[in-house]
Amino acid sequence: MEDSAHSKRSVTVADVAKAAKVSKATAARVLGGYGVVSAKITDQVMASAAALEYRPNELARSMSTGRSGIIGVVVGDIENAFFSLAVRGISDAARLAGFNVIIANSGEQLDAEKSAVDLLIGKRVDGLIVTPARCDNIDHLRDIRRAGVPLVLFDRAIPELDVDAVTGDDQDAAVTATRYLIGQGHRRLAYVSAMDAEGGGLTDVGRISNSAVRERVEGFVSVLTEAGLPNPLHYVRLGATDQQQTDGVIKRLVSEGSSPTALLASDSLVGLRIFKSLQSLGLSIPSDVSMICFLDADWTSVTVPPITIIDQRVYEMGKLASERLVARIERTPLAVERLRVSTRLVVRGSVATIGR
Amino acid sequence: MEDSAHSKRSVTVADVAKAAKVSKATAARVLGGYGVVSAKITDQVMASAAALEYRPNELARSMSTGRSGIIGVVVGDIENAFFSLAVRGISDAARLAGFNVIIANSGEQLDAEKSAVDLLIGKRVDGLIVTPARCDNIDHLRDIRRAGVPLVLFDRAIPELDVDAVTGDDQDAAVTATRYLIGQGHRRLAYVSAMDAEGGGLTDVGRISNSAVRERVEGFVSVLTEAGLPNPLHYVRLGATDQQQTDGVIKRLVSEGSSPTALLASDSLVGLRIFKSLQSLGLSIPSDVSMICFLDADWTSVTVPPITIIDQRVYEMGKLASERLVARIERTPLAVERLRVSTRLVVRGSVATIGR
DNA sequence: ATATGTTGTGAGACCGGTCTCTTTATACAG
DNA sequence: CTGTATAAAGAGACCGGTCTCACAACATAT
Repeated sequence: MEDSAHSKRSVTVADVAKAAKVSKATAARVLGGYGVVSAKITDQVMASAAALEYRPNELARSMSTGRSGIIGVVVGDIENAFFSLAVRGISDAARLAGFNVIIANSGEQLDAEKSAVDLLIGKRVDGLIVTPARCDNIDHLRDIRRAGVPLVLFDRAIPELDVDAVTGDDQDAAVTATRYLIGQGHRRLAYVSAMDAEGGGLTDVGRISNSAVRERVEGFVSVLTEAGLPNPLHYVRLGATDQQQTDGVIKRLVSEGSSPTALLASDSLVGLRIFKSLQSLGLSIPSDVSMICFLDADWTSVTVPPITIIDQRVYEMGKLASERLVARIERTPLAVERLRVSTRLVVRGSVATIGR
Repeated sequence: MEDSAHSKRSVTVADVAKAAKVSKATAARVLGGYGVVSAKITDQVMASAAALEYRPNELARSMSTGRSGIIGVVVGDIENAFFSLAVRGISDAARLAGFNVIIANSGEQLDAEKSAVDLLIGKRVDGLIVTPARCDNIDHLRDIRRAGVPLVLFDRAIPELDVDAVTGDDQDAAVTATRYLIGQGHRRLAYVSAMDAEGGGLTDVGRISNSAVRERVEGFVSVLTEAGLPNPLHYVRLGATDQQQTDGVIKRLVSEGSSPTALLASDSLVGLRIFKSLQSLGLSIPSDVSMICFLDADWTSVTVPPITIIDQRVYEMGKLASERLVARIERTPLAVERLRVSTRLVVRGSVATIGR
């Protein structure tokens, strides 16, 4: 079974050149597809290259050209359907433009995000798409720009940072969903998110460090306020980070005196956990509690009842981010733009009509 | 807003060396963390590096060391929960060993897989994890070994190829599930997969080009045969590639004279489609049709009834593949091994007991 | 016939690191 | 006080491409 494997030195242009009896420069022209070479010599070189099984070393190529053809993507969690769909959109658009994609996971941890960014810049990616875990610690993002690497923020914008961003229309989505719930007669609504809770209750919306969540909460709160409903902030609950935490959050909510009749889940993972919590508490949807969930995750369409969701069109968001980044890589003097992908409410069966 | 951005040339060891008034070699020793340098000089260099915001160029580093610190992963479809979970396992283990991961999507297309492999080898990855779309066209996989790049196959093994592989224990899983169904009194069972159907009916199990699917079908068929049930191959249905195709497959199955009382779904995507098909046909689970689904996807636990599944422990599979690859990268003379991750049946509520 | 232009090829610098080899400085033994 | 071992720093080749520049051969213009 002695394959001719071993870790033999790989074939270089110089090897091909020698075999084809031409100079390294000429072989490089043929193999790199640049400059001018006669047809005869081209054939000669190609033949030798094929015979030797030449494979260009992209590393070396990148080093001299200064372009790697790679886009770096830093996401919160690939396992989350939101991100895997986004990554798909990003990759598809990137490939179409001739770029490849390196994905790094931050786990929504700031330090992991920082080191991922460092690493990707070290690899000399041509550009970066980052989902910033927090909006209040952005030195490393400033560094990216300082290093001259094009950057597009994804899902979350940072006003202080003058940089392209592609986000959902989060505030509008929350407003639409909340108005819908109120329109269905609900008066006590709660918003539940997986954001880390900084010591229990939320006192100041402005302190939410994730802009997407903040905007949604702002939208939620504004509608409640506009409808004259009391104490909206009280009904914003963070910290639904895993099933156990979520169980706690939901149990606390429903055991309160004026327990909410409808829940708004900040993402599909939280939504799933809430669904399970309600199930284990023996509460049925929508007769006991109504719910709306962000993201059209696959599970939302097969539950009983199917879940009313906010379709974020994540694939489009990813595609857009990629296209924007490529544009900035290829013709750099470009005005900073903040793109918002509009969302829509998909009414299914998880919201009850109350009162009438 | 004039950031000091521009696309300025990046800071190199030579720049740092000049600033610290030492030789390039010395600065490189400090910055690269190798060789011996006095404490005083080290401080000097570090200070200059910090002042100039030096970032090592990993490309250059890889070129001289011959190691990139990157593992390439070619998967069928990142959007598929199976792969996103696997990628998570792979990344986690890789990071632990000091490697990073580039992910490429093949979309289960052979030519996309080939070009992804080419690209990754070109980038001089230290090793590759590939989920081969087909087991009958493997020249490009041979090329990988020829190029001296360590390779681990994932999810699907290729007997002809003498190379490490990490797979689930597919045959055993199928046997277990099928026996369970028979034990529950089912006599007419069908296996449904998303594999491309090559012209309708399946005539020869050996011709299935995906080893994981083939093994499952083999397990399925062997149990039916052993139980003395007639014409097992008739009940293997391929081509459930999207919702519409699946609707067709299911409709055909249930409208047959001896329609199956239980379905085995080859993966969670197919399972979801089958679930929806049955729903739209007005058939209820498990009273009209029972089903078992491969992979513990999130949707399977929130349906009514919850779906009985085969837990493939995909995260472990990914982790194992990564660890195996790293081992092979770091100490190359290693016997070829084929690792199987055992599965287990998780009984929920989607299988009815018949007869008695 | 010489000047000018065009086309194809070769020589070698360069990208930014690593790493070997050589040189210089310092310590300790004889 | 000289000799040798040892530690620290410098010089420069090298990885495998790209790309500028020089040059040769031949065609066309004057």
